[in-house]
Amino acid sequence: MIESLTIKQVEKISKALGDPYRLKIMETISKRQSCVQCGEVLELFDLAQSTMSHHLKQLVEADLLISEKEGRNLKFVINKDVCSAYSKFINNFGA
Amino acid sequence: MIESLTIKQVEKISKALGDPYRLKIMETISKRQSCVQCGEVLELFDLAQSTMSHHLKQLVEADLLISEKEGRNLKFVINKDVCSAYSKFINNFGA
DNA sequence: AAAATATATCGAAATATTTAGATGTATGAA
DNA sequence: TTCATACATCTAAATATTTCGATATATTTT
Repeated sequence: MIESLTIKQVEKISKALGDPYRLKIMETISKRQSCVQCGEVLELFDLAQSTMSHHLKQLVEADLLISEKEGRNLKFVINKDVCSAYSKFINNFGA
Repeated sequence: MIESLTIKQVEKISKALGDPYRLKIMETISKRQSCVQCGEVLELFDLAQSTMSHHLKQLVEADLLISEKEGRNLKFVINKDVCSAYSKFINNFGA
């Protein structure tokens, strides 16, 4: 449940969130409540498949998204624990 | 008190937080409770003055820090409202 | 007014990120 | 097993960021 992030992780998460496409990907997946498939996300943006793959990888490597293979598809879910831990870390700056 | 951030602002804030020096600057200022002078921050890092100035500017432009001139010095305070608003925005991804 | 101090801006090099196209890999369908 | 689909990786170009040194500006001190 509770996650404690290192400053390196916070840096990586911040970097992952510092791009308009990746923020919109997070919003999209967030709004769908459940999982979203990679291809489905791709359709919403005017980006090459390889570019989208790269963005998703960064979000996964920052632990903001959890990915799961389902046959030849990939599904994503928001990592709530990490969002919450990051959120707390940042909020602490103003505490 | 309550701030509502646009996605552009969230992007800018994330970018500002996506650098090890800037994160450490935030931590340093946060821990001092009160204001911190520019020169004081500079001493803590092995960076040129112009580089530090650039980093601080990015944090101020992202509204994470509030700066105040005092004679020939500059003081910084954490913008709590923005930290809180950003924190909430991100936490919402996992809501 | 001149010198010293604190910070900002400019210019340029080094480095990192973003992006797309081409190709590779794994899975499922025919 | 061959073909199609979904995604990943590689390469390279375009763009952005980081950094420093030099210089500029503003303020305080002498």
